[in-house]
Amino acid sequence: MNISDASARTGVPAKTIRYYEEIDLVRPKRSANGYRSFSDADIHKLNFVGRARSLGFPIEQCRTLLALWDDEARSSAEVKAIAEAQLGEIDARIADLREMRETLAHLIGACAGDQRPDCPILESLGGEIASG
Amino acid sequence: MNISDASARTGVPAKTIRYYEEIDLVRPKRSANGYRSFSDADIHKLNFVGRARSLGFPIEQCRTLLALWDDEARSSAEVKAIAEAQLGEIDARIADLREMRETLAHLIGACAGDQRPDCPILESLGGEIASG
DNA sequence: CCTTGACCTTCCAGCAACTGGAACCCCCAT
DNA sequence: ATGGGGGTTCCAGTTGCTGGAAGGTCAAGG
Repeated sequence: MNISDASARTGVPAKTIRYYEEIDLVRPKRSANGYRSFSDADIHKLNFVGRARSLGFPIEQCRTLLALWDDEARSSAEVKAIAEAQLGEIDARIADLREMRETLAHLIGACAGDQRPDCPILESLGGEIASG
Repeated sequence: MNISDASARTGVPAKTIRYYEEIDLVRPKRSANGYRSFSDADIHKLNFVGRARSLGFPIEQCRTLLALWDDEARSSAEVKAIAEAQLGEIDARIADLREMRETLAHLIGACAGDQRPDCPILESLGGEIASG
């Protein structure tokens, strides 16, 4: 299977597949003409990585998860620990964003949004540190 | 005021201030010895950008907001529109993360996390597309 | 006067994870 | 042979910094 078929089957863009090969996430064979040739196992790996990425796992954790997937002697505890760490990352990012969101929503609510220049948003961004 | 004082006063790292100068966000004067010399207005700008960044505004929007801040003839509607766009971005990112979080939490809940290899997390990542 | 150390300067590299584009090869149909 | 739709490589750019090397500047101490 050539790269565009692999891409179609996995939803992973061809450019991204080449990148994954470059960083040794996948190792498709080559045909006589130099084209990449994807086996079912390669497709499976690409699907795996695509899904893991969509859950926000960084590449290095995808690599680790792939290795565990291949490892018949793994313990599910190892996998779970990685997933829990990732969940923690996501929760932290959500918390950050929520704080931003709240501040921003507050400022937006205070801004008239009309033709006048007075703007609590700019005042808050440019203001001195609250000094009574 | 030299760069380390400017950094201390604004909380923006010196490296970051140099970067901001490189991309023309700030334009501190230079002393005779070549050192950057920060005026109160420069400090103010750095504070502004620091706060805008902490609300997640990308650099280009910080630039626009700074220009509006300087523009006495601005309308608060312009500022509000930018802030609302940013709020939309944040909401979209939160929505993405929440979806990830939910899927991941579900998988984690289904995983025994013991010494056995059976793992719903890996099964979900590596599995075929649900086929009955 | 010389040294030490804390500043400051510039420039170059690298991070994450791709993405776009140029320049070129391959293969099949007409 | 020619046209089009594959494929290949390599280089550059994205966002927003961050680290580090090599070297200039300055104030204090001996």
